[in-house]
Amino acid sequence: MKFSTRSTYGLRAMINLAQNWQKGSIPLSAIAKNENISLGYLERIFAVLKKAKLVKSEKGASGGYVLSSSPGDIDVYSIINALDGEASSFHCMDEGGKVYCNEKCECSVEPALLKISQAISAALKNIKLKDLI
Amino acid sequence: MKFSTRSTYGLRAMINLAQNWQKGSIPLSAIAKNENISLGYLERIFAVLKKAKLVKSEKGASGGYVLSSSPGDIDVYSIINALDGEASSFHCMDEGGKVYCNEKCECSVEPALLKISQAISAALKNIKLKDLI
DNA sequence: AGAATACCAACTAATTTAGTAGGATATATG
DNA sequence: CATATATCCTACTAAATTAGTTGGTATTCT
Ligand code: FES
Ligand code: FES
Repeated sequence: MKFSTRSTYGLRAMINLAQNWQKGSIPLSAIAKNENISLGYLERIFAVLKKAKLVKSEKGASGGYVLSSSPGDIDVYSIINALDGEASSFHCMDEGGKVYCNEKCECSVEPALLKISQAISAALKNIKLKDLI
Repeated sequence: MKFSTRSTYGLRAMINLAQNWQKGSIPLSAIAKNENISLGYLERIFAVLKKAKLVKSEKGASGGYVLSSSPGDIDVYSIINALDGEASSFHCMDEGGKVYCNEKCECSVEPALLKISQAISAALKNIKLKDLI
């Protein structure tokens, strides 16, 4: 179970923003250069992060992105959850009459998968950007 | 970050084996039917689980698979790690001279990613099959 | 002998991922 | 105002991965 590069890029960029928090807006071009990430790809990643209200943007020259709240208030779970869908969820089957894993799951392992999912979520929610600087 | 169906199938099958632990070898055909998983696919999954020494097999009629140790001694981390590669690792870049994420990583976020990775691993290692029955 | 089982390799279709290309819109600054 | 620097937006593409199938071989119980 690897994190996608999308998540990884997003995380790295967010850590970068956290490090420069007091400097105000940082343009993506700077982050792309710092982290050696394709600018175009990073733009799309930040569109998602913005939609999830994890960053705010300012357009125009000397614009850029800032964290929407302090590095102590943003956790890793939110970032990964935004970029890679529900963090640590299972993709079970939903076919042939029986519905798996969703609302109506009747199979015997659903509580188990839920337990695992929650353990990971809890671990990620416990790590704030501040802890990663 | 979703688990692949491979991991999910593997987990479900392992939980199934744990539930029937005292019954001895269980053929894959039974698990495939129980869990509504394609037999051919499950076979390949079990090839991996066996290689990782999480299950033992017996060939021939009335053969099948058994857990290689008690449900209290097998953790979720081992299963996911076997099936989906290093659990919770990051896929960073390794290009243009700089090596990322591997031995020689010099970027500033490596400790951060490591911390996240370890938090997830620890959470998964803490859950045993026994806890999921 | 025959049935049931693990074991093995190659192939395929569908999906996802990572990345590119080519713009449009907004704003600070000279 | 002109220009450079930004965000923002959509569509396309190549590569990789995933999920699953097919068609077998080898082993062992009954
Ligand atoms: S199969 Fe996923 S919870 Fe039942
Ligand atoms: S980029 Fe992954 S650890 Fe440096």
